[in-house]
Amino acid sequence: MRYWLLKSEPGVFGIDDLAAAPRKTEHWDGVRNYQARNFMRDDMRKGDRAFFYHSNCAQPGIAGIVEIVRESYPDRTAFDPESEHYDPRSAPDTPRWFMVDVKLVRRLKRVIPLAELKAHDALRDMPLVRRGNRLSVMPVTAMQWDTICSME
DNA sequence: GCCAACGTTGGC
DNA sequence: GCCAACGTTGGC
Repeated sequence: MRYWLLKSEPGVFGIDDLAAAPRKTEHWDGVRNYQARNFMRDDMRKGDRAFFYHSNCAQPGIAGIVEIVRESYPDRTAFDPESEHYDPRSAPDTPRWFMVDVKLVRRLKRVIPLAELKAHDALRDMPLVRRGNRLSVMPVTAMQWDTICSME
């Protein structure tokens, strides 16, 4: 099993939204970055776990843990001209963008703030805490995972 | 709201 | 294939 971190803006889709979804499960759509897509499409497996990270908000940080419950399949929002994630270069027979389904495992007891993650020596190699990083789907090592869980 | 950092686009 | 211009991300 691998570990991941998924970023989302809580104003768009936050952990409260996932908690309120049927079976606490939702598709993770809208990824439009190739590196992030490749991680999701090629390396994510059912049963993997991921941190749910809140970005671009008042309290950026890790809010919860989710499980990958469906492996990658075409992101249908790319086919929909009405969607803000529409991409005319992606077609159903030659999909360019993919999504997975995630299920909420649990919220953390508190949102672990980005500032604390940045301050922790064991986490300095995480893309998340590196300057200018914009990757929205990234792998997390077992050691980083355990470190973060211990900060809860 | 600002702006640095980054990825993508498109002319050449 | 280069690289300047542009749009987006996301912390602060």
